[in-house]
Amino acid sequence: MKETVKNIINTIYPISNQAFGAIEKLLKFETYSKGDTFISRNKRNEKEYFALKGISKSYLINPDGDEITISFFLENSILSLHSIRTSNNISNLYFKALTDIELASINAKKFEQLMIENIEIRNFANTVLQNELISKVEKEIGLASLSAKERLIEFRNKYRLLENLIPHTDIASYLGITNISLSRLRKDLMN
Amino acid sequence: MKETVKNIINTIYPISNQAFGAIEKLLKFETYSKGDTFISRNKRNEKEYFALKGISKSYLINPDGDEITISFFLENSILSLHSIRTSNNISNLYFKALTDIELASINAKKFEQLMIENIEIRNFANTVLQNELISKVEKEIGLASLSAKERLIEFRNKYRLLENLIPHTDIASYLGITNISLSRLRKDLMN
DNA sequence: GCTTGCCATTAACATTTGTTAATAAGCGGT
DNA sequence: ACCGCTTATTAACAAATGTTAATGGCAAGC
Repeated sequence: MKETVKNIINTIYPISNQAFGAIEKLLKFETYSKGDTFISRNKRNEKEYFALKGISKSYLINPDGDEITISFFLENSILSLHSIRTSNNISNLYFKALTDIELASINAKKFEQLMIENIEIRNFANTVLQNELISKVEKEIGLASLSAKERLIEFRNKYRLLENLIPHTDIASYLGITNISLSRLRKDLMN
Repeated sequence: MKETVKNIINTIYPISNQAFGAIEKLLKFETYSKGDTFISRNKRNEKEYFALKGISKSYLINPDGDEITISFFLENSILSLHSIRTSNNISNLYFKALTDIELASINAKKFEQLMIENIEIRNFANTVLQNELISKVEKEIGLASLSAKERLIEFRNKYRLLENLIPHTDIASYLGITNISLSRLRKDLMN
């Protein structure tokens, strides 16, 4: 499991074994079942997470009570950074397991300290931050300037297998359309 | 002008005079004319900015050649953080002056060093980061779950005076609609 | 004062997307 | 294997938004 974390990090920004050692010592492991909301909006959260197994999403609930998907998180990736998803250690988003999942976690405060002390870890974290922000801007552009059909095509390129693994309702709200529209577009794109 | 920068900072996250002194020493001042693109995508940029006067926008250009507005920046605020808008000191976005503008700037590398050395400045910067990210998520939610009319109403609440100061084309692309649709919604909301 | 160019509005029509409701299909638990 | 629940599809219609094109207003420069 620790090896998996190391691979995740090195895929994003390779760091030395010494630098990884400092992280490794702080790792904890957690599992959740499909459907579990493991981070709640307005609740305390003080962790950084590595996604080892399974699929999860971040989401919000709109005034109608519907879940609006913000992002998906696949295996072998970093869950949205603590600094991006919390304010004063209070979560701004919900996170839910869409399948059974395994996470590695690390105390965010301690991780921040590692960033300050160690330039490799700082560079790694900044790379993660960059990637996440670029992804957000890309999604923003998509929502602002593409048709729903084009957004679905982009989604398929970015998350090749997801469409067959998770409820379409989650995908539809991510794309900013209803699940009925998604169904129509799927049919349309079959030809 | 330096006093204005101090006020901007203190409105976001109050810092001591000593902490501000470290920033103050590094400030430079710049002015641009209405229509100037002062940061270009794929070009080098190594600065943090304070917006002292005037209005600007960040944008991208889509495959059709249209400018898509990402964000607006008002007087007495922080321009999008360097860490959010660049990768390896290369800008991911264009920035354009929508009126004549005055900016204060500071070298991003030096500012990052101040963040590492000084917890007040780090807290200030993290607050700015938080605010910007929350704003991005809010916009994302809006695009994904509100109608164009509702988005216009939200826009008017967030940027009260902007609608009468800048071209509607810029607002329309920010809202993810055509300027014709914007015109229709404006008429509709008059009743 | 006139012209030029840019931008906002309006109209007419086409297309996309939403809404409601009925049906079908898949899936988990017993 | 069956039942019951959730989710996906389809249809019919309504509403929202896009497209193209024509019109009008307004400000900058001559």
